[in-house]
Amino acid sequence: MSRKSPASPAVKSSDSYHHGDLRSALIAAAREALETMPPDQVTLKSLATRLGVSQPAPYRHFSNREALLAAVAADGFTRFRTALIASTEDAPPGEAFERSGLAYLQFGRENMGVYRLMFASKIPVTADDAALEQAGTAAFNILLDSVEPHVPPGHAPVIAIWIWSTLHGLVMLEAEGLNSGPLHSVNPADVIRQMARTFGQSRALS
Amino acid sequence: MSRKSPASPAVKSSDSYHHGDLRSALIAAAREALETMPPDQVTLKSLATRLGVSQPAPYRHFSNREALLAAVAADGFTRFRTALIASTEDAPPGEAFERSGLAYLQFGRENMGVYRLMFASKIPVTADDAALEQAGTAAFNILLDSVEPHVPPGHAPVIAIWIWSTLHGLVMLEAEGLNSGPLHSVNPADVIRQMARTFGQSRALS
DNA sequence: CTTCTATGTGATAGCCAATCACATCACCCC
DNA sequence: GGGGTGATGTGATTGGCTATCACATAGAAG
Repeated sequence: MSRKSPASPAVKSSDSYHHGDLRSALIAAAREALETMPPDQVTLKSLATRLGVSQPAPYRHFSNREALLAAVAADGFTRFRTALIASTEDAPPGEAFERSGLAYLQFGRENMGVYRLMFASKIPVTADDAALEQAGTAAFNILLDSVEPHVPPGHAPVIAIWIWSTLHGLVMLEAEGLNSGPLHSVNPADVIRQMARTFGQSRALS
Repeated sequence: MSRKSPASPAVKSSDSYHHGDLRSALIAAAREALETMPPDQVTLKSLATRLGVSQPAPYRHFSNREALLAAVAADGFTRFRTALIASTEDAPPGEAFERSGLAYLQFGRENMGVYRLMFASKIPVTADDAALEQAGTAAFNILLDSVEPHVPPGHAPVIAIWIWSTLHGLVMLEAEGLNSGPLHSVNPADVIRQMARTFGQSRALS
């Protein structure tokens, strides 16, 4: 058991002295780890050990711990955007809004560790991952475009931020376990459906 | 300068070998530090040094770092609840909702470090700070009571969660600097006012 | 075959959390 | 008001993690 057997659970692609693709493996392992343990326990050392390499190895691919997490977040934004786009792909126009909202919620539920990293951890956006912020903006624009036709002219930005805040708040509150408190009887998806219904009635938006 | 002079900026209440009230001083110092630096830089060591005591001293009052942060969060919930109550104290009934919403936003802005700690850090609620969760629930109930009269029977929980999510989302998104992105042209307070207007028209809530 | 470069390793320094035995003081009781 | 007793603070130490060395290895290029 002390040897890395072929049955090892780690994401190791080969047994050679040089790990096949350590960079991708680190991102994948970090993403996985973030879903199952508190973020401060996702250490470079533990990831390295888990992948069967030595502690300094990750530093060949990321200048520090934060850089790895930024890469995980950037990857998350890409997958997030993809999920949102896919959710409205073959939807009837009237349902696109609700579907993208539910897709948002689902992504948050299934990727909480990464989601928190993306939005709630204040990663300093360094030069080369301006792509990160760009991806976030792009994801937002999908929602914005889907509401613009339904609201009075000029109201779109405020309503869009309202929606964005609602979705973000729902995901975060659910993730932080407040559903064990006052939320416990409410299904977040019902909130999204209520919101879709409300914004479906244009006169609701004075 | 190597001696702790009377002009020391720290929150030290006396020069005696025993610090007057280290427990409170630690909470206050931590709260202050959380507003000006990333949470992982708020170390017990740095707080101890700042207060002019040695590293192990804090452990006389908190079993570990997490316990101190939990105390800061609990204190935050108390102040939060107070702020929300005060905001509606002498408000015309029709404006209570909007005022408490704006008070929520203001508290978030002025106490971001602590706010994040309260809601976005998954502090394990240990036995003796069930008070923490209770305080959170109490704060929520204030908002819930303020909407119940305005919505159709049975809709209150979903609407309340919607509102709570909106406020939480607004505070978090603003804090994470997304206002440099798509939010930049929108004042979060306008979102709250829009929300108040929308919920003021009961028929908006099918 | 030799060299060049990317990638991984062992050793090490520094920071922080946490625990130990020990020191110091505040309070209380006689 | 002197001596005990418990709460609070200290110095020394251990262990884990980040990060940086110089060095080793192997795959590719000449």
